[in-house]
Amino acid sequence: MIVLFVDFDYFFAQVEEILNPSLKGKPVVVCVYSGRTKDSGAVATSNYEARKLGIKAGMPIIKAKEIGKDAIFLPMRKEVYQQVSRRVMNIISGYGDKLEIASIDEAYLDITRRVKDFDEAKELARRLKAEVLKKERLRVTVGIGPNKVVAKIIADMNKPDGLGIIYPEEVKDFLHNLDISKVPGVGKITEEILRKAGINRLGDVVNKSGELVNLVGKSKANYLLSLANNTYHDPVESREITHRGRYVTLPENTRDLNRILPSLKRSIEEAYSKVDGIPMEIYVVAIMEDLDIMSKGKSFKFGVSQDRALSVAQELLNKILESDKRKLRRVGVRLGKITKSSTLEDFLH
DNA sequence: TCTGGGGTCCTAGGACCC
DNA sequence: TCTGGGGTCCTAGGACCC
Repeated sequence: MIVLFVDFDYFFAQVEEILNPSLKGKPVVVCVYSGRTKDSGAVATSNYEARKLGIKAGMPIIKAKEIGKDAIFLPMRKEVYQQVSRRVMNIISGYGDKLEIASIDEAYLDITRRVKDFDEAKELARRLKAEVLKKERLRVTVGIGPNKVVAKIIADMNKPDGLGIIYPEEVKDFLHNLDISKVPGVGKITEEILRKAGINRLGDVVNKSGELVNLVGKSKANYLLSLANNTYHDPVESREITHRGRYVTLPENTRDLNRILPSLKRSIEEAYSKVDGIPMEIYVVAIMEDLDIMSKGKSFKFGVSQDRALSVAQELLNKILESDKRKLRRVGVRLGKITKSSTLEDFLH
């Protein structure tokens, strides 16, 4: 298998640069404003000039402004980036047989049948990068490997505007010596668990295979072991979005239904406008004042109309408020099991 | 410093059934 | 006093990713 992973460099900020070239060379910060106060919200992404100053994704806007007074702060324009993303994905898809879109700015491509070896794969990647640059003026980083995970890791190590490749004969050493924090799926919590058990490199899991399930659970243990033993062969497969959510920050932290319901209603309307079909699962998601996340949901044997969803969501919200004393900071709704039709009316007839 | 708004997959207990 | 062995579905929450 030969897999190519494509990562769009600092995507949202790069699109803003493309649309307004005078931004190039300056620190650019794309922000999600929550609307609470003038500068409340968080950084979605920043270009490399801003990263040099220390402005990174997830950082509060207030703090980013402190450390980068002269940086350019722009509001996120998701629809614009989504359109660019669709066009770029379309170009990429022409270079392989299967495209797996992992997010708005990442995709895996199976090129096994398009090239005879890894050197040809490298040539193909160069052409892909050149076409994306020429047609969309967008710079991307490409990783090439014998499976999805290796391709992603080597892309991460070659950002920005890079091309990284791991040849089949290099894979075993590469994976064995890889620091566990570099493995996709190993976050802060798993990293700490593994380090405490003396596992610092991916190769270390092989000797600890007995205790691994107890440390990280069956599925993550199998995942890490298959990687380390180089038997990981997850196929590149196109994916459908399974859930659609919409969440909004409340004007202030509260438990007052009169202040929560308008936001909940808006979330439902906007979530429904995003789905092509009718959901059979409704969840209310509440982010509490301390940013802890709670959710209550309900699934149905039939599709739930938007009107019905509003009353279902109110019941679920009440359950949350009954089961917890904290104030809510954000609230939203998540729709799942989206089918084409089949509402309650269809179900009864 | 005071914290957006999306997503995915997995776990675990209880209900329920054979 | 001892009381099987599965299986699936539902629900809530955890960890991770961008």
